[in-house]
Amino acid sequence: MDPLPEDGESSRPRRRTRIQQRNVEAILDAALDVFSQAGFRAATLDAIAERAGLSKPNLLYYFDSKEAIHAELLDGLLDIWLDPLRALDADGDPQAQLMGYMRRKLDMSREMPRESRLFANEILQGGPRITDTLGGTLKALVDEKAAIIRGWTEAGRLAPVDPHHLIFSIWALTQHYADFEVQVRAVLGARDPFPEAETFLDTLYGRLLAPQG
Amino acid sequence: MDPLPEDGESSRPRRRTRIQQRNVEAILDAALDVFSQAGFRAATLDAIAERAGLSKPNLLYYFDSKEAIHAELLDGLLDIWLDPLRALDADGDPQAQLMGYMRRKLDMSREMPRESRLFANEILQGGPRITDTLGGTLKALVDEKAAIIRGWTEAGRLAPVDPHHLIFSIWALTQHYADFEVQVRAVLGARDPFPEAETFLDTLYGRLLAPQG
DNA sequence: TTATTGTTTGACCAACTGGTCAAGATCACG
DNA sequence: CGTGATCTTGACCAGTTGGTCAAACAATAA
Repeated sequence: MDPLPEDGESSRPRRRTRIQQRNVEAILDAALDVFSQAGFRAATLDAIAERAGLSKPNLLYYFDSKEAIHAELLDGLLDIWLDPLRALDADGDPQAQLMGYMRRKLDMSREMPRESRLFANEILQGGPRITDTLGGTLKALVDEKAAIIRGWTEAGRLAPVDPHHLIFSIWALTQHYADFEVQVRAVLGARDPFPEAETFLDTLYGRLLAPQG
Repeated sequence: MDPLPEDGESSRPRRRTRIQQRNVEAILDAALDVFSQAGFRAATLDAIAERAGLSKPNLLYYFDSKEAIHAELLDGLLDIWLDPLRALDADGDPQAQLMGYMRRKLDMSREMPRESRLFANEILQGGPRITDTLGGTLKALVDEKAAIIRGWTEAGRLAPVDPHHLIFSIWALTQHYADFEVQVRAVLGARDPFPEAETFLDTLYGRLLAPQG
């Protein structure tokens, strides 16, 4: 019998038994490991199954297909991933808001590097499974927040900057520490990148954003 | 007969016939397409062969294995990739040197996005085929240039910044426009990212690096 | 207990993948 | 031209991969 019968009405992911709860969680966690390190195509169900401590047919009892696992991961993540940007508040202090956004993104890179790499892999490969979201939800959100930033600049509360590229820069700089962690650590040796990164980014955005010259 | 007999003595890649010249080039170009978009494991010899206009056995007449093609690409690229950083000159004007480095990296993202993605894929997947280089050549080069930058700062010719993270920031910001091109373009719509990016990065590093406050 | 539902697995399959090989086609040069 | 070297390919192979299925096993409610 179908274990997770795509509940047509309610969108609650009601998990029926505690066995399902446990196994679905284990699968998604293992899949995050594997997909984020290998990308969709190079990831194998065998690898996910092994890491989850289940047999491959057992995986496919809980999820229809490899695609379905990947899709559930991406869906669940897109929301979390954009939350910090959603929190950018037009009524707050411009510099504090942007510094806070940057710091939250850096925190996510430190605490959720697998998620960061999952997205990076997806985008690198042309984002075939999220192009809709990119041109839809994401673009809308970025445009909205860019307008807020432009407002701040025009009010003289922020140094003049291209708002879109300011946002890109925050993505690039913070996610770099997760996506290119291997490289960063190889260059830094034993040093922990993150405290240094936070100091550096504070300086960088402090100097970039302070109004006046 | 072996087409490219690993010339033991001379390190010149002397290609004997023009057929070899043409086909090896076609293979490497096709392989760059495929590897940069899919990553090593997900790339297939069939895909490379098709794009190169050759049969799969014919590919393997010119290269011993899939690994060999990938290795030749990475080898050839690592040099080119680090050239802009090598060019950073201790005797030049600090700001001009760093701005020049940043612009050259941005140019490379615009003109060699496939190469950028090839590296990104490799690093994202843990860099199994270049860990030696990362902790060796790369770390040495970065440490050397970081020392130069520190010297400039201590001489008061540059605003105080962590040199390593300054270099990371240049990598992250410039390569972002190649590696995450799909996302950037989805958000910007029809606009061409690169001219805007150059202006933005000029502003950003101008404000970050200018000595004094 | 028993009937029902939920869970797990070994055996299996077709498609794909990297790679081999021997035979044939083509080229360069005396 | 002829001959040896270079180039190309169809057929093939073993290992991997996503996915199926029927049968066995476990949990649970009546």
